[in-house]
Amino acid sequence: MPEGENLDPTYVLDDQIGYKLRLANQKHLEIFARELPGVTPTQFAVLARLTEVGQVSQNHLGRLVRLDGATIKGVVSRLVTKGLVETTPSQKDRRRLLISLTGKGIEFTALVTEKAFVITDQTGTNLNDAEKVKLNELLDKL
Amino acid sequence: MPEGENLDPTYVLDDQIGYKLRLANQKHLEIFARELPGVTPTQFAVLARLTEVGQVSQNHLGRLVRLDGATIKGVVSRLVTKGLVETTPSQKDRRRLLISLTGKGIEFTALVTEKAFVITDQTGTNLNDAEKVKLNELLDKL
DNA sequence: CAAATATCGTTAGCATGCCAATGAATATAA
DNA sequence: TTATATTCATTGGCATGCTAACGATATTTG
Repeated sequence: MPEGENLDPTYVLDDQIGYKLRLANQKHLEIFARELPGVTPTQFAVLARLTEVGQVSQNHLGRLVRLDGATIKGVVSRLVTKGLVETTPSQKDRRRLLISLTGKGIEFTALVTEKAFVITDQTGTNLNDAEKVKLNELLDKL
Repeated sequence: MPEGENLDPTYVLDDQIGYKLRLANQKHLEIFARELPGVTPTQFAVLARLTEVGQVSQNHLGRLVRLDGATIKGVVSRLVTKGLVETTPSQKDRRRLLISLTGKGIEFTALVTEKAFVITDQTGTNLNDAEKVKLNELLDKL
C-alpha cells in the first residue's frame, strides 16, 4: 500500500451529517408551511412553550426554545403583531418584559395543535414506527 | 377509560422531530463556526460541490446544493467577494452565468477539507460508530 | 416561422438566527 | 455601602433561505 493513501480521502458532500441535517430541516419546513401557513415553526414553538409554562420573561422564553435574545425578540414582536402574544413589564424587576399568550393566542394554539401533530407525522412518513423512535433517540443523543 | 381521552394528547415541543432537527442543526452550526471560521457551512457546501463537478451554471449549482436561485446568488456573490469563486457569462446560452473555483478557491478548499472531516466527526461525537451509521441512514431515508 | 412556454439570473421583501455593543437595572463582592 | 458583576432588553449588522415578480433569452408547439 503506497504511503499517504488515506491522507485526504475524498470529501463527499452528500455523506456529511451537516448537509443531511440541512436537507432534513428543509423538508420539515416545507411540510410545515404547507400544513400550517400563517405561522412559522419557530413561532409555533414559542406558542407551544408558552402553553406549557405560562408567563415568562422574554430572555427566559428564548432560553426555553433555544433562541438567543436578539432572535426571540423578533419572534415575539411578530407574534404580538398577530395578536397571539402580549408583553407586560415586570414590577419586581424593571429590566424584565413578561410574555404571555393572549386569549386569541390560547385559542389559536389549541386550534392548530392538531395540525402540528400531522406535521410531525408527515415529516417522518418515510420511516416506520421503530425507525421514528430510533431517529428521535439518536437526535436526542446528539 | 373515559371517552375522548385521547382526543388531544399533550403536545410536547421537545418531542417533535422538527424541533429536534433545529437543535441538531444548531449544534452543527456551532461546531462549524468554531472549527472553520471564515466560511459558512453553506459556502463550504458550494465549494465542495464545485470541487466535485467543476464549472456549472449558477442555477444548476443551486440545484446541486439544494438552494433556490435567489439564495445561491447571494452565496456565490459572497464567495466571489472572498476571491474563492469566479463567474463567466456563457457563450452558448446568454442567460447563463457559469460558476467555477478560482485558484485560490481550489487551494483553500483543499486546505480546509481536513477541518470539514473533523466537523462531521465532532458533530457525531456523542454517538458510537453504529449509531452514526444508523443516523445517516435514517436521515437519508427521511 | 410565429406564438406560447420555459428557463435563467436578478431584485425586493420577509423570517430565522447569530454576534457584538449598549444602557438600564439587579445582584454580588469588597 | 460602594464598587464590580451579571442580567435584561434592544439595536445594528450579517448570512441563510424562501416566495413572488421581472425582463431577457431559449425552447417548444402550433
